[in-house]
Amino acid sequence: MSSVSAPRNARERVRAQLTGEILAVARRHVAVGGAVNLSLRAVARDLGMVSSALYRYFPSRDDLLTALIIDAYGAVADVGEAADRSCKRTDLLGRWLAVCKAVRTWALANPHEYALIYGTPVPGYVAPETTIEPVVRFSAVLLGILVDARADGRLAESALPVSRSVVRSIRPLRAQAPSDLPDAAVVNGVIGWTHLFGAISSELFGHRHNVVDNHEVFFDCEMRRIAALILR
Amino acid sequence: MSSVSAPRNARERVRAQLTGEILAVARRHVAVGGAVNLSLRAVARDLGMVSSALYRYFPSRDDLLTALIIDAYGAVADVGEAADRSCKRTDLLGRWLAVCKAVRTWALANPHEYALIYGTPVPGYVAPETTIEPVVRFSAVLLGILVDARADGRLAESALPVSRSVVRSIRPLRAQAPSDLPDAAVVNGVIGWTHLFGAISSELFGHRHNVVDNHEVFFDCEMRRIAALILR
DNA sequence: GAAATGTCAAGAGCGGTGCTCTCGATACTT
DNA sequence: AAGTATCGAGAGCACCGCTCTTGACATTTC
Repeated sequence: MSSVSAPRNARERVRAQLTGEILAVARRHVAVGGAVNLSLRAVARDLGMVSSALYRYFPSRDDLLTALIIDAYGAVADVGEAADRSCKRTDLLGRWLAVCKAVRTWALANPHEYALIYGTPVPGYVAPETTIEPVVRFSAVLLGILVDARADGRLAESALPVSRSVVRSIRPLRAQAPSDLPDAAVVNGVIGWTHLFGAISSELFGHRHNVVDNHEVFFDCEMRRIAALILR
Repeated sequence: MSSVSAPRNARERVRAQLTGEILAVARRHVAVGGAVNLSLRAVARDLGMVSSALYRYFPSRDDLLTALIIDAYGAVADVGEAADRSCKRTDLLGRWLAVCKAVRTWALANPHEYALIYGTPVPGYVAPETTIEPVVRFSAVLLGILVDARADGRLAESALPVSRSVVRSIRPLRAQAPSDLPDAAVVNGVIGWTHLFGAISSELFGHRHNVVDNHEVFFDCEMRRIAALILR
């Protein structure tokens, strides 16, 4: 992990730089042709080196992809946090909509990187622990809105009570959420989070063809309706 | 298109049968290793023939995949229709939940085929017109619930009005839906449809790891809450 | 300062892929 | 029976991920 911290000598410095260049080229390739078309040999060609040399920096193609996946999760967390911060703390609906819009905008600008994390997972692939950090960073943004809503008494009181079995089913998230957040809010949070990425995937993967023709307008509408389920 | 109708001679009959066998083996391969690992050569090996012979039946790997994609859409439509029919017509919530549950059950049993249609689309790939038929068949199931709800006065009256721009944005679907179905119902229908596949994808693609541990219970809960947005 | 060590890019090569073309055998049509 | 269409098989192309070896170079150690 010393490659992350300051490189001590010339060798480590040039190694860190070349690693960065490989990642940059790989990211460009994924952006153009998607993860399926990411070829180590093509990346090597772009860098004017031979494919076998790449294995000094990434043990396998999957490891290179993993680095890009972590990047993508980080980018989502970044745009989410930025959008959240750009709003007045008390404007809960505004914060929610800003975060949704920011993620969608990022996804439209980087469709293949979005697909990298929210599309079909590679069959044998297991996400490394390293992805957890940016994922919880984004979920913290959504939880933050819920917590502030709770503090301001702005949580929607739901018509449907949350059964004990449902409460049990969200125990993993419950453990990470502030304990004074009502169960119903946590449930609604997962629903909102699900719908956010469901809507973006639906649009990006072409399932709204012949259904919606102004995606932005409809997206805003649906995220508002989901928000009404969560906030008041 | 004559291969679909009754084969006239021995040659066409054996061709139709071999085509079916290729599809069956390919389906098995996709079920095991996903679309990424579908190899024409491996399919040919399983059938005891040489890879080039397969090209007599499918012009390319993509065409073979397309056949599987159409199959998968058809399977979703089938289970959806069956679930819908198994309920009393007036039990609108029951019908909605049954359809949702049926699709999820099918997706869990056939994860790779689900991913084939709701996961990352192949970069250069464009879905052929042939997929439209099973897709509209499934959407007809959901629209049917909405239409019956309308007839029984059971559509939810939403707090949020549907703006003119939103009405315009759903024009493509509007054209296919019964004209007496209110705009808000059509909008809510798309939201429900989005959430259904968003929730299944979320679970199947591993995004509910460390979030939900009893997926079935939570799924039922969230689809009920979405239903409350649509029906009353 | 010289020797030992570590790191590097490059090359050859393995088994795999999708796909094309040619060739002979076979089945169907006329 | 002759002609035609279709078939499976085989060779071969360009690509892929990945491994192993080799020789050059930088760094560290003596």
